[in-house]
Amino acid sequence: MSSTAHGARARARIEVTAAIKAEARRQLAEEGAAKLSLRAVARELGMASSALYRYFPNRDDLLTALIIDAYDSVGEAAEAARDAVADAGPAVRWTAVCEGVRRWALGHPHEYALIYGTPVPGYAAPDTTVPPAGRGAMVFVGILRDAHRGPGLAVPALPAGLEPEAVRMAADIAPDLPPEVVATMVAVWAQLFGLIGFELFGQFNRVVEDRDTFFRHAVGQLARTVGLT
Amino acid sequence: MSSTAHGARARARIEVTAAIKAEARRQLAEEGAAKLSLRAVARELGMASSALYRYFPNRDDLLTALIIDAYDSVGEAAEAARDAVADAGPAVRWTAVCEGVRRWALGHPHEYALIYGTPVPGYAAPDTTVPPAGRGAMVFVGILRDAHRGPGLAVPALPAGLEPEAVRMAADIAPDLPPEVVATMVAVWAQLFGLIGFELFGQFNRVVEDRDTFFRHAVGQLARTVGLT
DNA sequence: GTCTATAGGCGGATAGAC
DNA sequence: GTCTATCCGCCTATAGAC
Repeated sequence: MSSTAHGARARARIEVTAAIKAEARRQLAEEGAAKLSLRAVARELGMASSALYRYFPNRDDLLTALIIDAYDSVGEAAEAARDAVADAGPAVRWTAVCEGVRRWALGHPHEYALIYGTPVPGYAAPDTTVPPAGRGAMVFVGILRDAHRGPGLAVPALPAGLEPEAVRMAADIAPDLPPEVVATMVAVWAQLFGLIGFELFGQFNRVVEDRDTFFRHAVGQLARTVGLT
Repeated sequence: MSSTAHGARARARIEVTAAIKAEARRQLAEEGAAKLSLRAVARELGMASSALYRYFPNRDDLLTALIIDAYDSVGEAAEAARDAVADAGPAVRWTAVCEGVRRWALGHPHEYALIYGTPVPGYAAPDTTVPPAGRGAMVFVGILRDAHRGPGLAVPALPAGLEPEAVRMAADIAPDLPPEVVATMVAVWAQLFGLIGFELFGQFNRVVEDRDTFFRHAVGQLARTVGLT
């Protein structure tokens, strides 16, 4: 008898939680993560601020939920971009993923800022954010793995001093890939977000006009750096 | 008679202005730019909040002053890094500038965030910030110019579609350099801040350990991309 | 230029009724 | 789970005295 009641209650809880997150995301755009306010969310949702504490004990927990969602969202975008050209070679899949991440960022600028922008002062991300944070980069790993199995990957040279660090990184991230490839991939992954961040945060204003074309060029360079042709 | 009085008054004004900016910078570190508060600055300085309005009419003007200072600061760091190896070849000078920018960022994380991180919601940077913003990149331009005069620069290939945009960018930034070089330099400049931002904003936590070495490797790749050897 | 005082508004968080 | 009421702190910005 109470099982359906519990089911309904659980469903309602999920829906309200989703509504809170959606409104909070809307407010990210207007005021930024630093000023995310439970009270303002509650006001906009027509509920008492105290009621919100039943769903998120405090502001940081709400922030954590938004961060995890954002990482999952960009990870899904990367996976979808890869799958849309699943039959193509590694280089094509790789550039498609870069374009997909950029498209996601342009479409979700405030969620991008939440995860790749300035950290929120006073907020420390808990460990639960770590796995979703790696999801996007794992798409890169998969493509490089394919390329390495085939003939499509030129293993880049590595300065001698980086060898131990590269070995350590490879052991953590992709033990089946050459350390040189893993280390270079991590650097290129970071550089990709340099390009995206500059575009999104206004550094390209009055500098780069045709950004689609410019980005395609830059991504081609990154592909060559990582050993894909 | 009033000239010395005016001089003293002007000096005092400069000193108080500097104290306000210094305290505001300190608060950037604690609360972030979005929450920068004239009132808190005044409180910490032991003056009435209303007195502060004589120096900065509102929060945005204070923010603008801090932004311009930060751009000048990183620009000076880039110039100093270049001058410290003034007798070396372009490739060495170039990597020195990259290291110098990174060192500046690690030493001034909150000023870095102010100019290269998430834009402050509700704040629109006035045109007066544009010239200082370009100062750092101009150091790159100078080095590439030297390299191009000598034999030290391999002009990178450019996809046909980027040609018009590259020509436009070169006309704005460095008309005496090949458009291919200018377009690639802008991309590499952005990528440099991808590396620095990832390190500073925590994306390398649990991923990259020996960051000095890793950065040196990545910068070497960037040098090759831009055509320096 | 600096002060006090004030207007009008925001926020996080909790207690206790229903 | 939701509400009202409340505590206590924060903010921008201005008026008017000195």
